[in-house]
Amino acid sequence: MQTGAVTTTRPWVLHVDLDQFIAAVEVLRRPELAGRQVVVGGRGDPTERGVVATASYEARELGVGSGMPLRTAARKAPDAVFLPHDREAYEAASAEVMAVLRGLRHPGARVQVLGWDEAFVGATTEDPEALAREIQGEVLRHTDLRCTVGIGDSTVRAKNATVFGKPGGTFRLTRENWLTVMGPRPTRDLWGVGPRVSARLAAHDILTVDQLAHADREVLVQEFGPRMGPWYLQLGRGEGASEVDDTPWVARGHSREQTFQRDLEEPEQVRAAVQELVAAVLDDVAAEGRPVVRVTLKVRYAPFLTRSYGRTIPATDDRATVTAVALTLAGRVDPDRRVRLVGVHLEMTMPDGAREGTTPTRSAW
DNA sequence: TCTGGGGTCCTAGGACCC
DNA sequence: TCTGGGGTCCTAGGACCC
Repeated sequence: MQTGAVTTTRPWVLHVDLDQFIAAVEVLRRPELAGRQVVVGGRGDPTERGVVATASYEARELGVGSGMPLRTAARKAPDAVFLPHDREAYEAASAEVMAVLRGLRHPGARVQVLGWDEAFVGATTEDPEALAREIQGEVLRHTDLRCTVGIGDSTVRAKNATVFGKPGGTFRLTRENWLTVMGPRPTRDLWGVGPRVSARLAAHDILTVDQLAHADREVLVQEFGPRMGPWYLQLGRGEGASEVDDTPWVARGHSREQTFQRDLEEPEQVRAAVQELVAAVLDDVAAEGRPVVRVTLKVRYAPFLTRSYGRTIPATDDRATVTAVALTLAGRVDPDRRVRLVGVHLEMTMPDGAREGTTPTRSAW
């Protein structure tokens, strides 16, 4: 047995999370925006339908948050600078950050990308905080972007640790301090528990992380099913993969959605929108070189009723076939309702050896 | 003035087959 | 005069994440 005086080398999971990523990228290319209220979202016009993707800390102080309608944000922060969402710019900045992480000289370091602005880094070390600070330094030096690093003995704990390190710091959550730190908190604070699930848990008198960690497995299985029930129990305990999975990610599908500034009233307009969207998604699919096996059409009728219409088809990479299926599905759109949003999703065949997603959180991206 | 756009996975129920 | 049981596929919907 080793005692506390002896340092031990063991595997750690680090969750690297860029601070206000999108707003930070915008400020980098427009330095005059530093320190100002910046809101990024939609086409950058706060009078249009659209929502906030990211707000700078200055704008957040006025109550602006992501997911909020742009018009609401404009009311709360009338002096804010509104910028359009620029996907390509964020993808480029993200690629630079991920390249820095992959270039870490730490032996055995592995990188699992979770999204534009976050990744798990797995490494064996006796001092994870030192490694975290090294990561922060390297990312800042190469990209001028700051990040927070959550440290854990599982992916779940590392991810949940990050919030306590914001902004720019580090925090460690392990089996030893998990229930001390997270136990008293509401289940909603867990990564993977949203408003619906926390409400269903509350109906069983499970309000806190501690109560979830000690909940009856059978009750959870009854409520959430054979997979999700045990998964929520694990979440409550902070358990999850202890290894970072760096298998290259393969997309399951691609989609495009469009919200109309004015609701569509004519079926012909819907057909035209579907045709345009399916062409765009087919371009993404063609870039992957894998055939389509399922076509799904999503429709939001005004005001907020969403319907989906889908069809599984024999694997094909023929654009005309896929387009025809999408237009057939468009024929099921209710002609008596106004249409606010149309989306087309194409699912592709999966190659052998692709990473298997086993939980919502692990496969988040 | 109400809620973007891009993803993933799970569940329930019906159809169908043996 | 009777409809069991298991398995798979398909579809729609729900939930969550960034």
